[in-house]
Amino acid sequence: MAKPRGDRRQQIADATLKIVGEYGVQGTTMARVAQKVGISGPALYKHFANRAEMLEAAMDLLLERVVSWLDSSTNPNALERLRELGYRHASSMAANYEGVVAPLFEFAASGPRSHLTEQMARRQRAALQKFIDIIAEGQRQGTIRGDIDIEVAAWSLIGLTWVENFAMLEGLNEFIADGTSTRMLEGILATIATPAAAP
Amino acid sequence: MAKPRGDRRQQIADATLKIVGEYGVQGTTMARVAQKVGISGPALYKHFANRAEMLEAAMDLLLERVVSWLDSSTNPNALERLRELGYRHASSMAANYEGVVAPLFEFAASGPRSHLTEQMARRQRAALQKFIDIIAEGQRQGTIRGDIDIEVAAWSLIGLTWVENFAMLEGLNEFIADGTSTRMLEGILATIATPAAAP
Amino acid sequence: MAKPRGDRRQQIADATLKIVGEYGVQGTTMARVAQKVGISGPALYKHFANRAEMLEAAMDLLLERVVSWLDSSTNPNALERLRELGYRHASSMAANYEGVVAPLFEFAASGPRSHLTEQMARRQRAALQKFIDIIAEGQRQGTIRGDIDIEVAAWSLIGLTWVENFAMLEGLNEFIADGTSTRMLEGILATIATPAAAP
Amino acid sequence: MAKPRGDRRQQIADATLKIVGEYGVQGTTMARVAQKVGISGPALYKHFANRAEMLEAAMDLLLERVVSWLDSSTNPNALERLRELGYRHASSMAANYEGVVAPLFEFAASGPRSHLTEQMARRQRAALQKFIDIIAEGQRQGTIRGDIDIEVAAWSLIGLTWVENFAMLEGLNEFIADGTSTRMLEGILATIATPAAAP
DNA sequence: GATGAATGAGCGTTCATTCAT
DNA sequence: CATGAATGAACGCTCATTCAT
Repeated sequence: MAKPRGDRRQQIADATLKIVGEYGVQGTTMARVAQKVGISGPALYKHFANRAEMLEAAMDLLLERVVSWLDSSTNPNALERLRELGYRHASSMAANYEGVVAPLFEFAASGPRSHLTEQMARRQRAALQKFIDIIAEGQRQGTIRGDIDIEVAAWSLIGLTWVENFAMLEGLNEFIADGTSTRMLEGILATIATPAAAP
Repeated sequence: MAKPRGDRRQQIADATLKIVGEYGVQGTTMARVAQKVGISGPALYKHFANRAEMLEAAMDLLLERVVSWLDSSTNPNALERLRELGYRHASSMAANYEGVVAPLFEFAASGPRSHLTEQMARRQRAALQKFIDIIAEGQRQGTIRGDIDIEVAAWSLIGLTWVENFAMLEGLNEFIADGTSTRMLEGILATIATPAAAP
Repeated sequence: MAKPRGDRRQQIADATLKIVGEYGVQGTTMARVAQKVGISGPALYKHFANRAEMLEAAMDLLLERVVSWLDSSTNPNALERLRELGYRHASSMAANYEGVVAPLFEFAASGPRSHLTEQMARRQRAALQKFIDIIAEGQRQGTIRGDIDIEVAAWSLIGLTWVENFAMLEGLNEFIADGTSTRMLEGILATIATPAAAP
Repeated sequence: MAKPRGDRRQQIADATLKIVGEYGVQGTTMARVAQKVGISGPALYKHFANRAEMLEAAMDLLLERVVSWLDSSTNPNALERLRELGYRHASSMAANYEGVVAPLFEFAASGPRSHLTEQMARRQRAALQKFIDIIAEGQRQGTIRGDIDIEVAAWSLIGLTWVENFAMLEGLNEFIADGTSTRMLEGILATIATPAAAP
């Protein structure tokens, strides 16, 4: 009946993440997580010292997933890499709704009262830097124009993923379903691409 | 000493909104609201049937404020109206953080478990439509190009306000402070404006 | 169903005191007190901010009772006053077991981990001083010898009450029942009384 | 690495006793004892069937120590033996605070809800009898007067040790430090000694 | 002997809500 | 309109104890 230590921790962190997505950070009670895992409430304390540590583990898992998305494209062409990231985000959102999109927002909205926001901000900045690096790489490769406002471009792209998340969260599914978000992505890419890189 | 009925309701709704921004929807307890208003606990039930209705009133107040922002510009030139809206959003965010930005996000993130999300979505769609209407008006006026993807344009503009909100919420203040968001707004407007409309 | 404020507080403090005597400070749970009072657990929080304050009120009540015992004799003859106090203590112990003797010990034994011990010590010192004062008064009246060790006398008398309490607590009832404690009191008084004061 | 059985039991009992002195009987949790011993929780059940038996073993150890104090003087002169016991108690209290004085009180105050009180009472009666025997021996030796109230004398002496304990527990250290308790002991001994036994 | 995982009971406390005044 | 008293549900967490390894 007892699971090996590492497994349980991971399993609990995953369950926690889903509960956060479903009920918010404040609604993530020990009882709810325990029930999802299939163990009794106090059993959680064998794996985490307290609720805060459990939430932290859940967020680590979440950010790990975000990072793995950022690293998911290995296309040597930087411009294409941006495109792939954009498409991958849009297409994977539905599948990752429970485990990534929803909890991501809940953590972001959990407010400055929890220390979680700070860590979120740190990671967001890292993601932004990643986009900036890719754009710079594209400029060196000659597929991205050298005269663009790099920061505006990076914020446009990362902002797009936020807006996709936000739209989905609010049930404004037409944004993705109608292809609007895709056309928006292509619009941004068209603005920054060199004429040579255009299809 | 007793306030006229309408006033009290409004006062409670306002207090509720601030508490929502500060503590989240779930953290908005009757006790906290009551204390902020200066009355005592159960007295709230003289004005609202229950917590849900109180939250609803708070959200109505919030959306009313959003709408008043949408209607804040009366510039006859549609393109300029869009620009004004954008600038006004960026500049008023700091002042309206407690009363608009923060609670807006908290409501959005309050999840499908409350019925609040649906209403939020309805209003967001209305806002979107408003932008679409303004753009169409601009096209008739000849300041906005006729060949653009109207929906992409509207989503870009409304998405920008979301990203501004989100950035501020997460403490990524550089997005607004460094002028990145402003340049992004001008970039979007430049894309949709006719050559004639350019300065 | 709801009682006036002051009454309830007193009633709860009294119940708390009895529970302390019966189950110890640590065993004094909110649930037990609530059940004794006949209300539900959380209702206690309408009268006390938390468990600590409730215990403090109980101790105040206890010390008030001890003080009222110390002031119970008004005999102008100091020596007789000491005798009366001694007799009154022995005879009232059984009746006051639940409400005074038992909780007194539990508070004393509650250890330095609670702040209660300090307050107990302060009161004990006050009680000791009271005895010293009475003895000095007796010396002025000529009923108590001037050459005695006042502090030893005071500690002997107050110690006797402690020993009576302790004996009762441990079920060594013969100490009081057989008259041993009374003979011990008379022995102490005989040692300090002047020949003139002897019967 | 594994200790011989008896040792571990003794080691656990000793740890338990100290924890009792520090946190009270109710505060003596399996986890605390286990941590002090350096083993882990459930391992205690290899040595004791349950918490109650563990506490009983701790109390046995305590009473053993008390008895060894009672037998610590071998002076053939009974009066001197009483004096030595008294002095030894006062002087050893500080050193034995953790291991004897504090737990003794905690056990005594643990109330009739545990069966510990009864056993305590039995032992106290035995201690009392020991004092009575010594006094009787002194009477035969001619150092203690034959006309005294033996029980009052025995209770006075044993009561003094209780008061010393109590005073120390409550932080009324002046009782011992100022020599009051010593003078009180000498006073009692002076009352029961024959003129021939006086120095 | 000893451990890690697990459990049911219980604890102090908070919260939305009701009701008599 | 407003309050103080009260309640049932729930929450985060601790504890004695069991059990498979």
